[in-house]
Amino acid sequence: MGWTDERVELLKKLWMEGLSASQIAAELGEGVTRNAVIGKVHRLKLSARAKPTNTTPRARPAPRQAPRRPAGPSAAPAAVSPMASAAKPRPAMPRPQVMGATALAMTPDLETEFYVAPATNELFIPEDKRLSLLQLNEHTCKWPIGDPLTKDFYFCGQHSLETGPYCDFHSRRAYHQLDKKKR
DNA sequence: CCCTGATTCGC
DNA sequence: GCGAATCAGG
Repeated sequence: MGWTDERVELLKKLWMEGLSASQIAAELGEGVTRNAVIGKVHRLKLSARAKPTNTTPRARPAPRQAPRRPAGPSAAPAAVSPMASAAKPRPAMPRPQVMGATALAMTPDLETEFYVAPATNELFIPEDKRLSLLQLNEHTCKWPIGDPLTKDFYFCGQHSLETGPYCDFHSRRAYHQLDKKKR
């Protein structure tokens, strides 16, 4: 579907409302990705959004080079999952900036639900599942637990992911810690 | 990992 | 003009 005047207007509106590109894309309907939205936004030259004190001198463009994209064989997506599991967690609403006296009561906010935290800070591994260093292999989670200097030291030992040395649980944890540090 | 916008470039 | 792929950052 192309960009009709209506769709463009809606895009502009939502963008200025402060909605994220992906949210706008979802709003516009199927066939519209967040990339499409962003691309259009740029073409319309409204990337500025609502910036009060613009102190962003456009960060370094960076010498982008040879992204190289394989000539698309035009693979048909076919399977479009509109809203498979309706459940679309949206922890933090972008908080539409209230400008002047534009729209007012247009925030349904029916998504006021409770978020049950995992509360599981650490996995409990049954003794018969615990592994010593020598028992590790390619498919065991190598997340260390306990004090290496003590007897109660062992490895998680859960089935590890193909993508890493840890199980699902510990893999996520490891990533979060490293990524945030930004090296 | 999730997510955000920014940019490039084949189409 | 379009938007997927990619980059850069949170």
